[in-house]
Amino acid sequence: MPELPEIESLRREQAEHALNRRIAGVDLRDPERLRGARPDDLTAALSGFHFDSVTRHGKILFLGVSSGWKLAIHFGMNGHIALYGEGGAEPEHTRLVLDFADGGRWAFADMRRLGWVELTDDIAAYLRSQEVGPDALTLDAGSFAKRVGGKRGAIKSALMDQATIAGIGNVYADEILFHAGIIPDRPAHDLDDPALNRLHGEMQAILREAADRGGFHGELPACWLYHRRGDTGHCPVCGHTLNTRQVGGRTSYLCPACQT
DNA sequence: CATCCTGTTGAGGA
DNA sequence: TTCCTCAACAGGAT
Repeated sequence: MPELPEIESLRREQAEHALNRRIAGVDLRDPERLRGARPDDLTAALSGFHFDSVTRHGKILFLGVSSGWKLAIHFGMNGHIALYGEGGAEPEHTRLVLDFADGGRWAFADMRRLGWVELTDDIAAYLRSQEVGPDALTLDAGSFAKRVGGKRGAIKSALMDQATIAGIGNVYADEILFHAGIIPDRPAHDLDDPALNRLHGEMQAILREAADRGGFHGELPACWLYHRRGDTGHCPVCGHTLNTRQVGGRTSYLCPACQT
């Protein structure tokens, strides 16, 4: 569940269903998923308290705890959170379980073990220390052009660099560039101001619409490139045969007719 | 059996 | 300083 829209959907779900429920038990099944703290520290920060806020920055979710700590969660490639009742089905590859006093359960599952949880008491300082850039959904057009437009490398690599802008991964980078009509391996500094402006507008429109539709697990618009990934299909807009190529080591899908 | 993959990190090099 | 590639991390799908 990895990119910004999926995490934003998760944030909304957690805001609705995970807040103000007393945490009675903490079961860290995989201690290696906890960074920068001991398992006992995690229990002390959570047990007997409740989540009182939930925010997101880029691909990181922050669950505010009534103890004052924030639980930062990164989902890696496949991580997700499940909420289920007592005796309900626990997801496969569960790495951390919280038992609520009301009998419900909260589980962080992460098949490939590329995600992690971490405690911080200052989100802004945490983001600085991790070198996470501004969130893609709230970054203004001028700052976007300044940060992205100066890069020498491929525009797709700049969009995916979390220190430059936070939240975009391989799939949405392709989607954004497709709708903006830009080839993914164009050098970022080749883009003029109108192109950067268009790219910024498409970036926010696509991320926002995807988040509103529930991300990968929802129903993304039929005209999106997303549905054509994984096969040698045709462009959903013009019908031209799609291309794939490696950009920054990642497989990229594009329409050679729509994107230049 | 081989290859691919929604992400990040560190090493090594241009 | 900046940016690139590669390998590694794990496990499941194709």
